[in-house]
Amino acid sequence: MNKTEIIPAGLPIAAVERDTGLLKDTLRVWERRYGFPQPLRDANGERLYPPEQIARLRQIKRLIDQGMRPGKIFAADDATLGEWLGKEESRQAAPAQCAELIALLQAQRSEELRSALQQNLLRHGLQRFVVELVAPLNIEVGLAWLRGEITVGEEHLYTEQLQNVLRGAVHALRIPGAQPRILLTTLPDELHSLGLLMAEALLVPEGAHCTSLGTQTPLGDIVSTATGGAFDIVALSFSPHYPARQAWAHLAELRRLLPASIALWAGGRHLCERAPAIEGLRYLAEIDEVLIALEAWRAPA
Amino acid sequence: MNKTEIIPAGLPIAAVERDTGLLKDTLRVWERRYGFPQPLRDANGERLYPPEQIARLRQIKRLIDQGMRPGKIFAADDATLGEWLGKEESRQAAPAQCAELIALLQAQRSEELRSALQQNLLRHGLQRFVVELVAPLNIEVGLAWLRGEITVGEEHLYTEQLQNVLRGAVHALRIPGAQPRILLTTLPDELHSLGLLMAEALLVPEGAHCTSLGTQTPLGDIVSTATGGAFDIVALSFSPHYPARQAWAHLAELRRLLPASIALWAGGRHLCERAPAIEGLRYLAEIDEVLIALEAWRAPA
DNA sequence: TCAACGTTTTGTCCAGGACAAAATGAACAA
DNA sequence: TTGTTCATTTTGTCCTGGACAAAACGTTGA
Repeated sequence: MNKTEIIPAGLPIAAVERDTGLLKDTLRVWERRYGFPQPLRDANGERLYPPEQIARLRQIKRLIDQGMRPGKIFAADDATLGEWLGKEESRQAAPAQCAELIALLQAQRSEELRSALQQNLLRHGLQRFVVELVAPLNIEVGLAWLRGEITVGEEHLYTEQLQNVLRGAVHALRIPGAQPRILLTTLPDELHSLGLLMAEALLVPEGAHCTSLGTQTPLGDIVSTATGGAFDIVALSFSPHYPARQAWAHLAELRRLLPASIALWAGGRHLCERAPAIEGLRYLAEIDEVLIALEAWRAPA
Repeated sequence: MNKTEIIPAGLPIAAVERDTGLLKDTLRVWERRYGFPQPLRDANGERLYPPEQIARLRQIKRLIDQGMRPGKIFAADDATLGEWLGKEESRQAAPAQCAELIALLQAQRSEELRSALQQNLLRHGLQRFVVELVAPLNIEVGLAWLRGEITVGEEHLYTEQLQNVLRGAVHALRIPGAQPRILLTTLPDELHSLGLLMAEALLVPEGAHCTSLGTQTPLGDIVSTATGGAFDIVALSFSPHYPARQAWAHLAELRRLLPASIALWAGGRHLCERAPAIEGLRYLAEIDEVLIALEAWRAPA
């Protein structure tokens, strides 16, 4: 007597919130204002979102995270929307490894995923591992989510395993008393710690001393730790989700509060376009630019 | 020109949702029905929850997770409520180490936390580490959250670091071809993976072969993997949050689907009280009972 | 190029109603 | 006692449609 497997016409609103990261309130107000999404209704009048609409919501979410506004997105037709999204995909070909790793992720084989990452790390060394595998893999994982090939939970599993591997490697390479002294963290409302860890993984092998404050450090704490701890550089990481304008404002404030002797770096591709130039603030679009920045910092000294 | 630091009369509803894990809808309907919480209002008529009310909400959440119902909780006075909560606290004295580790957590010193855990692991060995430090520490971390001493984010940081350490240790100890073969996982809607990892950490040193499917495995997949992979035991983990009745129902179903030759274990203290006895299903109240269960499994063979 | 200012867009909050799923308790049978 | 069935209560989540502040935009003027 098997439970009859009901093929659902769609997912309820709570599931869509989990899948897309869009709040229920937002989903409802979009429906009211823009006429999309337009979910089916179950017998009780509750929304049921068909898979196609959820897929499109993921695309819209992605564009909004890139700074585009709903008004424009909803006004655009399918072709235009595809074009906007297409840019990212064609940036560069993903390494062959990526597909295998994502397959492991889809199968929830976390242990094998970890081993595979670890192996690649040992084969190529920490820095090449980060630049040549992890950076493109991050993009591929994001795209896989966009296509609905992996869930949010699996994405989370990925960052977790990757952090394990990176932390272990960074820890083993750490040298006490190295120079320069770099303070890594993120601002409040920014939870993404992966960027920090990747930067650390590139910097520590170059003989830099890195201290990570973790995520969500208030401005005041950054300033007091940086000055009190005799740091040479403060490096902040911003995920694509972080509103660029807010980032710029906070960075200007932070630059004002820090003594001029301490350098300030800001990582995050989306910050670099149309960014206001600030004296004594260096933007890093790609992860490997931290190495260039480090070299530049060392040159005059 | 410092930004004037406004001392807030309370937190907005979205912040309370993050802090307590109670949905905005739930907070509002409780206010309507039970008259609690009764937040202040800002100039715009929006709710502002004072810290005392948030503290009480945390307590209420804790009791609900333990299976108590809102009706009873809201009817009780302060003394009764404190009594209900007190039971847990007095269960046993926490190891001295705990306080230091929680202090590291509060300071967001994730790297030091990891090192401290790693050291303790090396000093006492994996099994004692899990039973004597991790298990009580988990409880202490939960209580610290209850007291508002650590945030949800910090709690998350804790599990992350702990998982790093445990995974590394388990990985190093793994022996191919060991017996018995144990399949570890959780049911859908259950995200807590820490219990699985702790069980694995106790079982692997005993020469068991453990495979973890991660969290949220559908019943059918558990059955097919267990039978197809020639497993001897299926072990499921349930966090306190998981509704006990649902767990029992699913376990009965799973027991029905699995061949009798495969043992079934269910870990989670709250499942054990008033649990329906099911032939061929073993409940594990405390983490260290997996060792007893393993011994018992081996005895007749 | 930049600053200032009015307008539009947009996410989140609110009230109060509704209902299904879960839990309880009562009645009854083994 | 133990277990089963069924009506009743409890409880979380969803609904509609309105409102508003903060953010983004675009225009003007230096």
